Amino acid sequence: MELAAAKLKFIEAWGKLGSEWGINRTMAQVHALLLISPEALTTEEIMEALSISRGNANMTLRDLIGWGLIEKQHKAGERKEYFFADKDVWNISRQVAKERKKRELEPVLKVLNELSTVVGDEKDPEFKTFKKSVSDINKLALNVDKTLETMLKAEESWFWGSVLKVFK
Amino acid sequence: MELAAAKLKFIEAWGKLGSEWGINRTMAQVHALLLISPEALTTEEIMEALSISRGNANMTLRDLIGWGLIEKQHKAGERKEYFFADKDVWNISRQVAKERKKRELEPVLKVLNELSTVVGDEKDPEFKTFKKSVSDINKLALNVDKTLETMLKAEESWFWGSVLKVFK
DNA sequence: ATAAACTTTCAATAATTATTGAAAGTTTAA
DNA sequence: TTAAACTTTCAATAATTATTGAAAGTTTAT
Repeated sequence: MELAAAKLKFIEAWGKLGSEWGINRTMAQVHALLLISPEALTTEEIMEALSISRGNANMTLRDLIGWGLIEKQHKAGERKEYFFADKDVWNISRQVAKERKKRELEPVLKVLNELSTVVGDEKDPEFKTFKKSVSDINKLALNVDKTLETMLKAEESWFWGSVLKVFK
Repeated sequence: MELAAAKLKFIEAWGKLGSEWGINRTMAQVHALLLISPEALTTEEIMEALSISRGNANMTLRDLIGWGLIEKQHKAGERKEYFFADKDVWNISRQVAKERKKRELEPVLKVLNELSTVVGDEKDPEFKTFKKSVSDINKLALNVDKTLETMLKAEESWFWGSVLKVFK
């Protein structure tokens, strides 16, 4: 396969995966583009490479910065802003985990906590089933939360290969 | 909090979480409803509880069966079909992991594999960066795949509490 | 056979989400 | 200052995704 075709395929696949996981397709594509680019790119170059508008490019780049996945760079003597992606897959994983934990897991934990204060008749099957399900999900969510916490604290990756030990 | 209010809140929260992770909001809500229901419910009851149409209920229930999260039940002497959700959180987790692995991870692994056959100039930074990123992501994806594989094989859950050991 | 009870389908429609593009805003150099 | 270079905003529009509801299909009992 040729490099040019491979790049397109990678960008497309990354965009599709993103959209399946609730991440804007264009955002995933811009990230993919920067991931395989050795140099930082300008907004113009990104617009051109992905055939997207200036407004879309600007908002998407801002979101990616908000996710901690890319950063702005400035070149001496130039007004233009350049964008560069961290290429370290471990950093990327941690960053995504960190953001989703904050944006999604924590709000859910809060709700589950409130729901565990529900009052009712201990003999009522409706009540018992509700409490049991909420409590079980709460336990799972707390475990996931603690695991992510540990993952975020890890400065380097023991990730490669060691994850397998979990279920031994 | 009252049980009725708590149920609504749980269904709403579950639906929101689902939609943030690329799962149809209604599907997540129907699953939530069945998760907290001690008895199997009919299509009519589900339509009524969530104010959704017959068509929507039917398709959503079919999808949930496709994800292996609920099953049909028949009661003696009745024509109606009843739907019941597995309440075991470990089973649910495994089932979701299994489906997403099959539907999303495996296709991505296939693409990454194809992309690793790219040919080009080893001195070209564009080529080098592409290969490095694809290769790193491939390694991560393979690890995730193997981890899920192990998780799926585990008959019971060592999950509770033990996940934390990964990053020790 | 037929009709009631129930389920499925799918074209039309609604709701949501993403994108555009031009105007407004900002920064820098002269 | 001012004007060119560049970035940001956001109302309008497009694209995508979800939902409806009525007709068609199926099964069962008689």
